[in-house]
Amino acid sequence: MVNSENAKAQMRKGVLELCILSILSQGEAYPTEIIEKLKETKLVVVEGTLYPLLTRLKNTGLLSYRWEESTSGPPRKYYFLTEIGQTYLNELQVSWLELVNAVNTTVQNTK
Amino acid sequence: MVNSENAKAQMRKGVLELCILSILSQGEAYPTEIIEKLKETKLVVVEGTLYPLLTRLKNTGLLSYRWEESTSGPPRKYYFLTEIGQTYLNELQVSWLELVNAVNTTVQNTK
DNA sequence: TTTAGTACCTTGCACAACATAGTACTATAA
DNA sequence: TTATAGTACTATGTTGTGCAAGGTACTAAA
Repeated sequence: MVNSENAKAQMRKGVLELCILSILSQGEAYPTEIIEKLKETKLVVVEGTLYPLLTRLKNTGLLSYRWEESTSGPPRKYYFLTEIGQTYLNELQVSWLELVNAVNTTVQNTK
Repeated sequence: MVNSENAKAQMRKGVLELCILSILSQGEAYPTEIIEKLKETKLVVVEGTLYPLLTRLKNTGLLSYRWEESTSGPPRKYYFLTEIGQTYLNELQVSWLELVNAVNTTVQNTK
């Protein structure tokens, strides 16, 4: 059986970083909030993916976070973009547009 | 040092399958030819990536190939889309457009 | 004090891309 | 005829990412 689900998952990979940085450039957010925002645009991500990714982005200096108490559960980690993160995001956005152009050129020749 | 090269490479992953199937839907081609065509649109792929991918696509029934003698070296494997491959390509193209929309929505809210 | 809800974290696996090295065929030059 | 260069296909081991699954810890309500 040929199923494109796996290929779709593959395509999602690699743009997650871009999307998460984009979301955080609108203002700080904690992981559960980020997952919700991604869902709105049909990009489904699970915790097991997001937490390690956020840690990675923090360790490379693109993100930082602060703790904030919550009245409805454990404290939350609010992540936000660093200055380096903002610069990096701009680069990624350019790369994304270039990729879209490259792929669209290839695909459109098809028709 | 923060470098977006790795992230760019990650974004390329996942769209390769789409691009290769798209190229082959224009007519059969052998691996070296495919690499050339991808280079034209700035999607650089190396042999170590392409050959296993073509084998995978062949094994799942999306591609087929025929041997053809060459006057300038060893025989070439000319790959072409099967009927299943054509159907699958159509699905992938839809998925690609959906992904582009999702990411663009997220990115554009940034500005 | 038990249960439900929220939030964060860790481990192990699967898969794709890539670097690297190797085999094999042809044509040309020594 | 042998050696060399060019072309083409193949195999192996590593790495990075996403994800499934399971776990810890805090709060509030029953």
